[in-house]
Amino acid sequence: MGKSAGQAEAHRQAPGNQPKTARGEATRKAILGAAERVIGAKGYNDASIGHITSEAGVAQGTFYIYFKTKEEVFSELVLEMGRLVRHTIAEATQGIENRLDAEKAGLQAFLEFVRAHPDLYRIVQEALFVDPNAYHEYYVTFADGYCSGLSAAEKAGQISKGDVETRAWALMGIARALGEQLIVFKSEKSIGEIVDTAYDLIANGLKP
Amino acid sequence: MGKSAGQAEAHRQAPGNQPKTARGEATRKAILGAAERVIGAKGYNDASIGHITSEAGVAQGTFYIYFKTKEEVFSELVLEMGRLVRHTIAEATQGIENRLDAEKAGLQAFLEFVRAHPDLYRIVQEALFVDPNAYHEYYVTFADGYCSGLSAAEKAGQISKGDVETRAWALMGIARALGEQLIVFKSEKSIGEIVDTAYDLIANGLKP
DNA sequence: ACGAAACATGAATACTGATTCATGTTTCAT
DNA sequence: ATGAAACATGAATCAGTATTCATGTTTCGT
Repeated sequence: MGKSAGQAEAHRQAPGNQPKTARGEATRKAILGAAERVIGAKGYNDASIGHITSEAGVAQGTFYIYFKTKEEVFSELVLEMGRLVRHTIAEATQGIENRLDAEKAGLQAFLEFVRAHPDLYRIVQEALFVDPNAYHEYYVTFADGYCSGLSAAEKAGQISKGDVETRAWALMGIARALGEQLIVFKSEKSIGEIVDTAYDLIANGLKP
Repeated sequence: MGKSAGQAEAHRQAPGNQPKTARGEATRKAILGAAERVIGAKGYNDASIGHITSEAGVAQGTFYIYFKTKEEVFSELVLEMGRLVRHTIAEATQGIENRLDAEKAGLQAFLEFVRAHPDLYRIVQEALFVDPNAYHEYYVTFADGYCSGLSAAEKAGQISKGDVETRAWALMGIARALGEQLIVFKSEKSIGEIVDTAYDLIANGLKP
């Protein structure tokens, strides 16, 4: 059966419509990119379909050729952010044996990513209210990976013992808060300084 | 001049209207409480004035006697959350000399608070999109207090040296993420367990 | 007891913006 | 070349809902 029959392949969503030609592909991408910029800047509710399509340079109706609803583009953006972040961090920590070193490199890569994609960051946050499922999946997927990594490191004796799940959430919280300080609160600090301080905290704690 | 002239007292907002009788006071409180529940449950945009007033048991127009706009109730809820959280934590850490002990007690108090007020927690998160100023003020006020505390502890030699601002954001991030795990992701863990694990991380870090 | 201020009502207003649709235009396999 | 499928258009539809307002009712100081 190979690729299976008909238009089927989807276990997850029912996409509005996948484009079938190069032109369609390009238009869909244009709309997605416009949605990222407009929703990131104005927020989900103030970003109208009209804004998005005019930013994309297409007519309003064109939107509905590729997306069933406004929520659907949004969900797709959240998924994209998830894939990109995981990919970025995986790449940055590739081949690093020591977990603590990986922790540092991963944090640095994450902060660089959010600085480069502030719109995507806000979109993920807003997903808690617009598409709770997508938000859930984003963080749970992330947390699962984190837990595995910590478990392995704990077994290898690279880090001390402790409940990995709580630790994973705490460490994700650090990364998220520092990213937010950077882009929402427009901190002037360099990423290098931030990472050094945070790494020291993560590795050694506050004890004198 | 004492209380100053006329209806003035406000340096900050221009409140829709302060009630002048006990009846008014009660009605305003009813609306505020209803807004907390309804907005917390449905989110800002899906929570209509009609929902809020019917939950409060008053007519729709009554809302506008006490609040100028829908945004105004929302902002007030964010302020309330800020005051309550700071008060709760201040109380819980009252008289604790050692900063690390205070850190632990504060985290525990915070988690208990968010478990008791999940609606308020969501409202603060949503403020990033509905009332960015309120969101900003909430976190900046918090961070400032945190920085002062850490600086004093550092000077007293209770904790190691390190950039207090980055540390403050990192620690706030831990608390926030663990609170979120608790109420958004409905973790089954007990607050005690969570606090123990997190405290160990904060005090000693991950190093074996 | 009484009148003015405060409080309460809920129907009417006014506007926004997501989604649909009837009608073209472009692409591409044959 | 040609017709069917894919793509594009933008005006019209349609529903929801924040806010206003004209009209009562209650409270409270005197």
